Amino acid sequence: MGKSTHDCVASSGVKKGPWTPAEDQKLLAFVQKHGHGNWQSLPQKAGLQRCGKSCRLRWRNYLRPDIKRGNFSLLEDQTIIQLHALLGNRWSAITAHLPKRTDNEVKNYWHSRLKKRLALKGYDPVTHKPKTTIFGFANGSTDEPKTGSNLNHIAQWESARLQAEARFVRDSELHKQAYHPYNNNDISAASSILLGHNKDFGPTDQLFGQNAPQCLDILRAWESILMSNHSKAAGGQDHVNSFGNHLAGDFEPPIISAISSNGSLMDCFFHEPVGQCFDENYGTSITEPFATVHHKNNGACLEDFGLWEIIMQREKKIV
DNA sequence: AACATTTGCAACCGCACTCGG
DNA sequence: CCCGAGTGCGGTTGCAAATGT
Repeated sequence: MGKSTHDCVASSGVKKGPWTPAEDQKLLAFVQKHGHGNWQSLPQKAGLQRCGKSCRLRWRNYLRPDIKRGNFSLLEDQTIIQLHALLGNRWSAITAHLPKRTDNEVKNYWHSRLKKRLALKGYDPVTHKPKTTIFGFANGSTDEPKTGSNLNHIAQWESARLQAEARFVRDSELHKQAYHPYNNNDISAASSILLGHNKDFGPTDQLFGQNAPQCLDILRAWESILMSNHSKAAGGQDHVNSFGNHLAGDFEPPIISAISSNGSLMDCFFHEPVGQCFDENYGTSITEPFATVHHKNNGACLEDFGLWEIIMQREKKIV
């Protein structure tokens, strides 16, 4: 398939390869003045010897004013690893959680750095699980092979994850149809707003009024839980890098429940074992499960984690 | 210093999807 | 329902810079 008639290869006289500063300036000036509108017709209007697709890509990945460039922070590293474990190579979805980063940049960063880092630590960058032999032993470790109950447990996790993801997709679609305050071309921005990342748009309550979608930023939620748990265990210290050391030995995915102020219970979904985060100080790695918390009755995600009381349970015992 | 190899990243390619006529 | 235009997205490529021999 494909639309080869719209590809740069089919157009005669179009320039390819790296963009010059003069070309950048032309594109930037045109978009700032007129907006991009139709990318196909833009090059001619802007006086560029490029195809529309190339212009769009250049704008999207380089010239947009709201792009952050430079080194990735530790938190961004963790976010990418965790989301990659949950979402796979869905770079646009991952980038929606990384304000001002482009999917191309995140993708490149994964392939050039993070993937290798995971491999060095003995984790499969695809599955995010320790590399195992056909007998189920982790390479170079003394871990026991997976028992029947372990496999069953993993199957339950995976089932719950798939349910949660399906619901998340469904809810996203419903919300998009119901509110559609954004251009369809800017799903990233929409996601950022829903997740409260984009300060430029103000609180979601202001944006949506009474109809605000309930959506939980799973990363923030999980960090909150880890913070809370770790603070109790480590005398209130909450340095992010110390999580790994604390949790590496005996960490088990907690069961999370969320209850509202009026006492209604949320359904809870988990994904285990997903993100591997590296403790730069101690060279250890930890496994962090994801929790996607949905309203028991309407399936909506929690929007503001701070509004809800989170109960941590481990082995069915509230801590 | 010269050459080979590796790395990082911008840009390209082509498939899939949405939407309007 | 079909088709074509336009766009989104993920995989891949190509090249300059960095590093190794």
